[in-house]
Amino acid sequence: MGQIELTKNTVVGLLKASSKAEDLLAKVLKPYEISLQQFNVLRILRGRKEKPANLGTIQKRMVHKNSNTTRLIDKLIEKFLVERKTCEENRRKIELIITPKGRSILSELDLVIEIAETEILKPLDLEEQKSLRKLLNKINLN
Amino acid sequence: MGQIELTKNTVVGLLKASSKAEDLLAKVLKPYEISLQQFNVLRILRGRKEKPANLGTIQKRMVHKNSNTTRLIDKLIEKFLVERKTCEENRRKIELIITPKGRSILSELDLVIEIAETEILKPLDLEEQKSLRKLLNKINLN
DNA sequence: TCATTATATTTGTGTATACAACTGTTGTTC
DNA sequence: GAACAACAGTTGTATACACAAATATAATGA
Repeated sequence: MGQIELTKNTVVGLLKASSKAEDLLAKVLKPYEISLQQFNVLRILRGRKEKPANLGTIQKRMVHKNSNTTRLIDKLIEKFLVERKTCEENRRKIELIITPKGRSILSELDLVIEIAETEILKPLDLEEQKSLRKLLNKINLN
Repeated sequence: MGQIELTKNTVVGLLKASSKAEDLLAKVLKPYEISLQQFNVLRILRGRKEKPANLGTIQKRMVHKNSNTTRLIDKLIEKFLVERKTCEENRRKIELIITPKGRSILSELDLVIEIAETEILKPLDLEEQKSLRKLLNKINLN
């Protein structure tokens, strides 16, 4: 197989594996009525401990850069999982913080997500997972 | 780092790499007003030479299983890139075939897609690409 | 200081996706 | 061969996403 075909197959393989993973993750989150994107935002907010995050910070860390973060967070606020207030030092910014209810639900979700993630990578042994992570990181840092 | 964190990081890395790839691919297709999904359907149809494909066949090969294939193909028909007729042997089925115009546009797209795919995998050398493809295939076959 | 530019977020609008319900056709069973 | 189930696509509808334009605030500079 030529270089071009290798590249094509690898990229298609990447898209397929990711699509499969997203489908499974979305499926296990469904009963909680939380989307994968919403889950990721909650995880980002929890990762900041008590320190609030603004929109830009979250967008930078999000998997899908192009989603509409304002409205995504509106949904989390409606469910009382996140709080928003304007930043007093710089009134253009907002401060987002995960609520106790958000933390509580997130800790439930951690379990089902962990199971799903393990399921996705089940065909790979430990060394293969390390190798895959290394290769993906190279792509992502670029 | 523990096993759980490795798994988590690997899956997140997978989603991020794929999202990045999709963003770039969509960007190069944008000027042609063809979405990544539409492009993939065209590629699938071309791969079948003169033999028509039905909807189910296409859905099985599509990257994103959950998209609405009927309406996706409606868009391609509106642009005269694909033709649809009902299958006479089994009138529940349809037969889809790529038009000469579809082939022509697709051969233009091949070039820009190839450049984008190469760009995505640029951080990896040949051996790393092979290794990545192998690991992704394991996940996809599962 | 007042106009200009840059930054941070929100909103408008068209398109795409997800999921379930529906239509039409074929296969099966009694 | 009529009733019922299975299959293949389509359509309705609510939600999500993409992209550009708009709003609001802060920083810069003549």
